[in-house]
Amino acid sequence: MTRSTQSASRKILVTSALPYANGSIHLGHLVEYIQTDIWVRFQKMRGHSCHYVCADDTHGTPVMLRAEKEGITPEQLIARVWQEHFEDFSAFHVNFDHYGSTNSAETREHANAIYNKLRDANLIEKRSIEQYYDPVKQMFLPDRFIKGECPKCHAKDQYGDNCEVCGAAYTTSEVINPYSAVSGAKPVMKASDHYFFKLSAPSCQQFLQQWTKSGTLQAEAANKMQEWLGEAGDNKLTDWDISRDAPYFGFEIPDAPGKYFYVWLDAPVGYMGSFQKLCSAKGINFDDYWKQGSDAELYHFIGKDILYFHALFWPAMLQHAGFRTPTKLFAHGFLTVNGEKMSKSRGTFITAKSYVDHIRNTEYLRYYYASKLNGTMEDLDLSLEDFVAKVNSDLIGKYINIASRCAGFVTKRFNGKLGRMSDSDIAALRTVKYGDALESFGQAITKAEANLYASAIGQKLDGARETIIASRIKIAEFYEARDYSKALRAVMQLAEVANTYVNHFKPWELAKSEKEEDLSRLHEVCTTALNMFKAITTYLSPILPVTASKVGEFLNTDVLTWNSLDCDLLDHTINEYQHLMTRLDPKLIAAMVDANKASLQPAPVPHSQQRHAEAQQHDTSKKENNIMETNNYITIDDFAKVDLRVAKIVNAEHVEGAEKLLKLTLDIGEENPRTVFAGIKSAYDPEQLQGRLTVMVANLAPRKMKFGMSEGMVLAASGDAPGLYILHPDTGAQPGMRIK
RNA sequence: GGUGAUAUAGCUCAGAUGGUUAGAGCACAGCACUCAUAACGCUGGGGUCGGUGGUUCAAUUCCACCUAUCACCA
Repeated sequence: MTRSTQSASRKILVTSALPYANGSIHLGHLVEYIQTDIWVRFQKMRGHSCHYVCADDTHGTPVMLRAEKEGITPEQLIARVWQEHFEDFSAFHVNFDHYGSTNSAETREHANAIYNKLRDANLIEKRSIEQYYDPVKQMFLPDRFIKGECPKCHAKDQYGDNCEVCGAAYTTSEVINPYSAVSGAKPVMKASDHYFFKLSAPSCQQFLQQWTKSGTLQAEAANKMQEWLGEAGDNKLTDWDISRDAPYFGFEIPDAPGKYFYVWLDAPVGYMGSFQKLCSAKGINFDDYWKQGSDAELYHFIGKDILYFHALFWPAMLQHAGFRTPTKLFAHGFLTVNGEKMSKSRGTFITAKSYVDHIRNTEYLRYYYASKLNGTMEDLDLSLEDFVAKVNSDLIGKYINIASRCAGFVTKRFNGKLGRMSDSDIAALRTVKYGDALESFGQAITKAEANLYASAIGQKLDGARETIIASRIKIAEFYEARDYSKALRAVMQLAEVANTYVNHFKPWELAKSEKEEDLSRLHEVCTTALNMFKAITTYLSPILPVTASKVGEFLNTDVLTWNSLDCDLLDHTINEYQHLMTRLDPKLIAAMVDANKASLQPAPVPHSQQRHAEAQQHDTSKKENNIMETNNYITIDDFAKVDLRVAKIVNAEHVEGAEKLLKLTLDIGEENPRTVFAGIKSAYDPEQLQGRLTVMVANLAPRKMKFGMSEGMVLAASGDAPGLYILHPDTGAQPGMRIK
């Protein structure tokens, strides 16, 4: 019995994390969806029952405020974003069985049901908490929507939970002179009842201690959890605040009018809601997959940034609401581009749409990501130069070329019909199809066969070569373990074997011969090579679904499943070859990067995969400052107090030990240049700053900082979108000029 | 500040429970080939395995410290 068929069909439910309905899909997101899609396609191809669901994550303050800003309803906003997301995913061939929305009746029902179960189990507690309230906007303000002066270093305009200048963490109540990032108003403390999920309850702690160590998490993730959970009995977990006060876009809590589920409560429930929709459409039994003790497998693909929610809150909710918990969580790392965070200034913050507009072929990216993915939480780097090289040499040069160099002969000389294979050809083909590991399930390529092939191509299959040659089993295991990079390494070895085979028998020479036996040999060689090509295509099909389907048309067969590796195309008519894939022109990459370059200056984007509300709040919390709504007018005299000067950055350097600061030396026409520490390290490399002009506040009281005296401040803009931008005067401005 | 991960050829990455000349693909050079949208084959150059100390008969592999990058500290 082969490994590939021994286990009866598995029942598998797979999810990818829900993208937040407040932003476009970009290359960072796509790592996860492509990773998941490849895995799902692999499972389906193996004959398992596998459902892949996802949805837009639609609730929360950021969506609410953004809709308001655009003058539309949240429902209108999320409908529009849903369409965009769906189109982006389709373009990258991410093939969801259902793509839904958390703002659905199904999700609401499940969220309510889970909440009710938790409440009945005494795991919900109502508690009054004091929180900042924006009297102008009439809403409670999440930490991130509070800004003010850092209690440690007294930097102005810091977020309510930590300081970007000194890195200190604190609570909003410690912030000096807080103001609302929404309206600019001074917030007031106000009490309100909140609902908590009692994670601190012994049953939760015990359950999570055990669950996180039970093999559901990657080793690295389990260690991380250990950090958060502490040792058994440590009780490090605190209760989780799951409610938010109106106004809030979300689901109202059933027995608590005016209170809404915090977006992170219903986001993972969206997995269930989306699946429920699929069940209704396809007649699948929902409970088969979600009831406690279900024999179905449940996998969540997520980014490492949202492990906390998926490894603690989510399983605890499920467990105590009487559902099954996930079989495994598959966390992946972040995407970097050219070794750095994606950056608008460098043009490496690339949206899915922009990629499609410029490059068109999305399988290139699928292939590249696959070649780098390995099933761990390590970050993945998209090196644009490497991307071009890999696509062109691996895919076109090595793989596509096999078909391209043989197809012509079949069409021209044999009327488009494949023939038979000799014994040594069969051995060679089997080497490509199965590799040496066939031995382990009894269909071994025998030594004799291997040697036949080896001598046929005039090479010895030494140990190294044998171990290099991949097998169906190994490739399947690599796919199963999400170690696509190893799978591809193996597959590309097969492509090399195929090319070596062709090269050895030189069909182009056979074609010139008048001899009948040479012609017949030509037929055999092309037949064999194209069957090798078919096998390799089969291995690649989870990664390259479109190409695989084109190959199917070319070879005039729709049999490209895992088990179809066993059947060869003999005496079989194929279609005329049309080029399956073209080389990737580096100019397209350059154009794409150019088009994505923000017109203004640097600003790496905070991490790409942050697709959920919590993280999104960080990005969007700066919000519009509706200054006009408040009465914060100043007079011209007030403004005149601020001495703004054009400053030339004569030097910029990293500050040892500081995470966010750069040390700037600024020339404003004075005898001695000023030293200013600026919290802009996240957005700028020191080298890029040197020699540039910017704007500084020259009469700001000097402040002693941990790293030295700061004699002013530079001005930088930040807004809705992530990023930080220092100011830059128009050409002609000279250092020292006053701005008024 | 604390914790963790990563640091191997020009590029992207493997790998070694410490032990003879550290690997692959790409890129590069030479040779060869011409079926293939110049693709394929062979050969070769190229690394003090981030730095400094330590343990050891022996370290790139273990330990300590340092540096850089990234993440987490809810």
